[in-house]
Amino acid sequence: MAQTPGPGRQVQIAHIATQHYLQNKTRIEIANETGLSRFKVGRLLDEAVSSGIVRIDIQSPSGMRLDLSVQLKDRFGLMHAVVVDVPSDSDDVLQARLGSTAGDLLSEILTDNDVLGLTSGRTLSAMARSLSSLPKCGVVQLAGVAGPIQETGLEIMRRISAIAGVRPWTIYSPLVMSDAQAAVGVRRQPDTSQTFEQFSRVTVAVGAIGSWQPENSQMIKNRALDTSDREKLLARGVVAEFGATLITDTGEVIHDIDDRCIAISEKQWRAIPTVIAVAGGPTKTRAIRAILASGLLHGLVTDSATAERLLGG
Amino acid sequence: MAQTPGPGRQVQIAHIATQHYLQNKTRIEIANETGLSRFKVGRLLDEAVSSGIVRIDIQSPSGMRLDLSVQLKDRFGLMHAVVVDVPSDSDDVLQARLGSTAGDLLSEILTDNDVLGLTSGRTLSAMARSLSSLPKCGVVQLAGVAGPIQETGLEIMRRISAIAGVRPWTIYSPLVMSDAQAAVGVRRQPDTSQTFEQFSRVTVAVGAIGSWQPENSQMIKNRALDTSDREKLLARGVVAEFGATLITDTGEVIHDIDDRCIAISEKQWRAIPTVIAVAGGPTKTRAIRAILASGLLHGLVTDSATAERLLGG
DNA sequence: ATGTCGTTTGCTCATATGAGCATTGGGTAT
DNA sequence: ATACCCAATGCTCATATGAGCAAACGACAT
Repeated sequence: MAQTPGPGRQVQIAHIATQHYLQNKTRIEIANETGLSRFKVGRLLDEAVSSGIVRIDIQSPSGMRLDLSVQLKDRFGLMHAVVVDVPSDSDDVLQARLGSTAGDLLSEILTDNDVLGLTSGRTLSAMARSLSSLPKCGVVQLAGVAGPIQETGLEIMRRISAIAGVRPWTIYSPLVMSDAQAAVGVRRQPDTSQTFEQFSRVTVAVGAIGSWQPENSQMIKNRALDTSDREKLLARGVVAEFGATLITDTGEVIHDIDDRCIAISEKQWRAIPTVIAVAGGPTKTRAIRAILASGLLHGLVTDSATAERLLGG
Repeated sequence: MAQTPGPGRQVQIAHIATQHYLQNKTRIEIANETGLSRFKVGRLLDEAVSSGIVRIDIQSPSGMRLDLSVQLKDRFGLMHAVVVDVPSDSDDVLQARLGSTAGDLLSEILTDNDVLGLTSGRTLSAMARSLSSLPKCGVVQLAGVAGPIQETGLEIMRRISAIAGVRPWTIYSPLVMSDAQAAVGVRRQPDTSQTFEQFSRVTVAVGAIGSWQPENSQMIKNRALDTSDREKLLARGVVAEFGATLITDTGEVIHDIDDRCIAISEKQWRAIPTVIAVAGGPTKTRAIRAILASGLLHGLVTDSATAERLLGG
């Protein structure tokens, strides 16, 4: 960094910099007005930057960490990466911010011709609550219900389809069944099977991420999974779930209980052009990293602390 | 101001803006790297500014208020205007900051071929104390001594000439004599008269400003001015002194006691190519305004609160 | 479908700008 | 004085950029 120029020169630089940067005059105009040569004006403007008189700051007006977003995008080859700065430690605040940001992203990229796929999860509920308008696109539920009743995917589907003004394709069933037989039965239901047929039409999907290690997921707490199931899956290295797709630290997908799940399959996930995950917080970091490694995602909405952990490790 | 774009677009804009503003890539380079057209890149950069994602801040790294400096310069037709931001209310801090800034300005504009003229005053003492180097220019005292001994122009002259490495032209005499006769006598002294002969060679002068209303000046407190003198001059509208030049609100120069003063005359002041005043604080505002109105000054160093008062009224 | 409107995109061409070089000028050592 | 050096200045010419326009597109109503 160049050393500070004298005060008189600082004033001159400030004057020229104001004319140029704040009033969009060209160097040539400024040169004519001040009697300097355009070269001198150009050199003073260079000095304005190098001496720190002109500071150029790039940051979102709405609390986004654009620098981290860009890094995340580059590092993990994502199409969409959005990092929000959440000052509070409160989990509720985090969910709300992530949800509303994901909602903004969704309103931005969705068009009339898209078909939107959704899973359930607290963050997605927050997203549904914050959305206020959407194009008239199709809305498809991608997985059964895993959590307590008030946070079900059904509530999310209800709200989002209402906003879009269309009838949603829903799945009235739990995410995991206790045995494969029961799952087959559910999949045979007309409503469910019609929804399953929509999966291939989905163009944009938004999903929550569940963590298995530490356990922060509706799925792993589900009664249909007994202790032995859980232990076997954990032994296989499962650390994250996305819909009902189970993933290890290396990004490998574990298919052991696919036949008991009522949800979009890995293959179908991969056929969707734009898959976006929304998740944040310390307990989810490992799971997010795993799902990024799997290559399932094209987009991620997370918080700045988590983004830093993802980039740092 | 345009409304905030969606988060995905914000990230894209941030990326492009970073490349352009922080890494100095051309729009064309960015276009090639991102696959966008150069026009699109240009439009996104426009949006970066209009949406507030890129903020361009013009301010001095060293606590100067460049915006006010520029305004002052324009409003009063000055060549040099320097406004420092002084957070403290302490008069000592104010003097120190003004002095050191004036010193910086002086080091900046003085060359070997200049001849520097100085008056006395607290602020100029502070300037002398803060100066650390000067070119080998001539140094001339422009007025007799008005204040208490430790703040005399003599101390200032001693220090500044030592820094410049030259012999100064000094005036060992009070600023005001009690009668014209005495003044004639002083002016006849060889030392004094030699110094007076230098006045016409002075190219850069720095002077303090004294306020007569409210009374904040060494001159008005001088014992050589009795109550009746003071009252007469105040009745004539004197509000400020610069050296021994007395000035009214309208900028008119009052010559009533010129014959009793040992100092550079108005005419000689006006012959100096660069005359700079250093003064600040609420009590000096009116005086500064008066001297600006007189057209004696080419430069002013002051504090931000005073600058705002000067510009505001 | 068809036409219309408003928006987005890329084009042309005149203009602004940067890189690198030659010139100047002032200070310094011989 | 003379030669030398370094910094500051302004030049030429190739390149980057902006203004304004025209084509393409998409949403919507008819």
